Amino acid sequence: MGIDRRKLIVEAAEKSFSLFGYKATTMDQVAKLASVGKGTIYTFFKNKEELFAEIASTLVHEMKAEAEAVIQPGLPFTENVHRALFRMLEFRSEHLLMIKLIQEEKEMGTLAVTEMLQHIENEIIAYIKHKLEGVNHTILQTDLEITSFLLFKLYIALVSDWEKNHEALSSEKIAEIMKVFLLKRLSD
Amino acid sequence: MGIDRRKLIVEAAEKSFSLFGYKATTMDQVAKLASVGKGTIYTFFKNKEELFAEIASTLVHEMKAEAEAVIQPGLPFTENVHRALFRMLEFRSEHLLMIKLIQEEKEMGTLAVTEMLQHIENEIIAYIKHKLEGVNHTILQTDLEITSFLLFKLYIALVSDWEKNHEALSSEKIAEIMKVFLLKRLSD
DNA sequence: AAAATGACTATTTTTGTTTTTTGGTCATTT
DNA sequence: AAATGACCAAAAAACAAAAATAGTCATTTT
Repeated sequence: MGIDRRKLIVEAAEKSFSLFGYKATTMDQVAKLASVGKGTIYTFFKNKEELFAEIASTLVHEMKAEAEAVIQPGLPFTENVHRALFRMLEFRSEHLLMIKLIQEEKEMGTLAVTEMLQHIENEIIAYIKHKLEGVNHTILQTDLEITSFLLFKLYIALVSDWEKNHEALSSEKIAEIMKVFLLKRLSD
Repeated sequence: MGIDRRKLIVEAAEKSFSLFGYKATTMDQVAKLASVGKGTIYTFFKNKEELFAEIASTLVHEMKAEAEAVIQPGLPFTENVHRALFRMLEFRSEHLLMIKLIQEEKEMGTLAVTEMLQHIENEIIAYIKHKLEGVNHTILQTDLEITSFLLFKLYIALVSDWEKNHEALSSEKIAEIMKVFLLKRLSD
């Protein structure tokens, strides 16, 4: 078999989105970077947005994998929840594409980017919910949804928002705060 | 004594900022609305931003007054914290000026508005902190800061953010969630 | 004399127009 | 059958001209 053009395209796009953002990435550029004719891109993806969707989907998978990798069966449940969440937010602030997208959303408000970030957020919350599901059967479905949502918001607040006006909190401190919150939420 | 021109100006500005936002309010317009020469405005306020600051300051005072008004000495502490916070966020979503500023910040990203909203947020957090201070002496200063900050973020998440994708939560539900959080934070 | 004013100005913002860029197509080539 | 890049309509950027605006200050009013 010849070269995997689809893969070349996805890799080129990932690189370009990470480096220049969504708006500033042109299809011509992706084609050139992938050493592929522009038309070829459209044999694999309906349009720019679908190409973007594919890459974001990979990103979410990676993020979940990172979270899973950090969970250790021996540790207490709340500790694992913290480790997974913290790892995901770490990932969020390390991953070049994530950084670029968050910046583009803030500075230019590109619609496709806003929607994508919202989608990623929903995916993360759904993942948290899924993880919590198996553990405590007495909790109501609504409460599970709220709890997942709040956990995420709590973490964003502690990891990202707090930094804007204060010195960053240590992972341990965050774990401590979150343990109190989570324990109480899941045990009544 | 003659007419209080300063008051006329402040009232006109408040009305115009509420109706059209910061950017779209012109000094000529404020002067006309206040039936005052434009130069007169500058005898009371250094520039447009200071006029804005005065009005925002009044807003914060009103907001605190609303919070105070809803606190009842007989009720349990956590109940009062909830009532005060909930009232402030209600105020936030009822008060015309607040609504307009939040909208302007989102849609146009006017710098002066962003800064002002940040300032208001800080004031609210400081107020919460002040209220918590008297109650529990064993709590650390840092934790007090974090707790106030989190309380605010928690409320914004429950009252504003949640609504974007779900049906709004009742005041009672929010009170319940928050009680768990607050009780635990303040009692160890 | 003190307070108030609005014509004036330098700067910013908006508007209208032209040029360039870009996403997507499709007839041709590999 | 798969890949391509010249091509096109539509969007965005660049530019210029016109309009609007924050702030000043010489003149007028009290």
